[in-house]
Amino acid sequence: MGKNIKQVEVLAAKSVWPIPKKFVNLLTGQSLVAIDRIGKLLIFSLSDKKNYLLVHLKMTGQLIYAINHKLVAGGHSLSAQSLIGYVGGELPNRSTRVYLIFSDKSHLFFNDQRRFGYLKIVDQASLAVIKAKYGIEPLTPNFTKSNFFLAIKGRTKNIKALLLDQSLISGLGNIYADEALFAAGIRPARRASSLSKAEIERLYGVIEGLIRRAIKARGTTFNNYLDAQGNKGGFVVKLAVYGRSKELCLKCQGPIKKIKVAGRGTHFCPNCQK
DNA sequence: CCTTGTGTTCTCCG
DNA sequence: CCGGAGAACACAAG
Repeated sequence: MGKNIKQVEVLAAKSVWPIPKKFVNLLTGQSLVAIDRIGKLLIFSLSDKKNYLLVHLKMTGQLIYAINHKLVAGGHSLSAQSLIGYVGGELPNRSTRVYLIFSDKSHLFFNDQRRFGYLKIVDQASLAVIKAKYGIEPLTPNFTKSNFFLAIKGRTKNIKALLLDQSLISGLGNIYADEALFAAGIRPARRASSLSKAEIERLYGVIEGLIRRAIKARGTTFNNYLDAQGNKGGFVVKLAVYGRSKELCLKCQGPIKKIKVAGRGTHFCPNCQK
């Protein structure tokens, strides 16, 4: 934080907004003064006190901070997860889409194998519009039981789609939606409007603990992901249903099923989840 | 063919 | 015809 951005290299035009020439002009000479987050969106405040650098990692995005091209920090430990991991080697590499060079010669690389993620520069007004689209978020003061009920009330879509809808509840992705529904004993395809008061309370009750444990375990990862301390993500070993199709349920020993709900791979226990 | 998060587009309903 | 909800599609690449 606070280091002057001497140079900005855009290797993939479509990974940035606005167009690379403007993007580079807006960023060069500035510094990143603070980092914030809403849902799965990272928000860096810029030193001009006017603009913000938004970073969305989507599925495979990573921010890698390097000094002398020696990796000192990698990936992210927020609610999203990385399907690829940084395993060392040359930077920039074939997955590098953008990188910043700071005045002290350190580098910040944005790597993104599948190019879904992006870096975007917006002003305060645009940021406010974007922030307004996010619903209540676990671990924040707004995530109260009554707000949770309000978010579900009157919704006819299935409960899994609702959990994934960032405008209602922000921060949950496909893995944690499945895990939360398992922990609460609710079938993913159930219409939200069919949930009893007790079921909604159970669901509310499990979400914060789930997110807390995930953060504590440094996120969910599948490969050789390294965090800022060089540790691997660990939550993957504690997943109860996600990725465990045909394996045995940890509660009842029955087989975990995999179906498609809301267009996404969905894992659940037909016996434990009603 | 599958995988994901989210923006866009389409369709339905009142 | 309008607005909202929700579903479907698009995107990228391994």
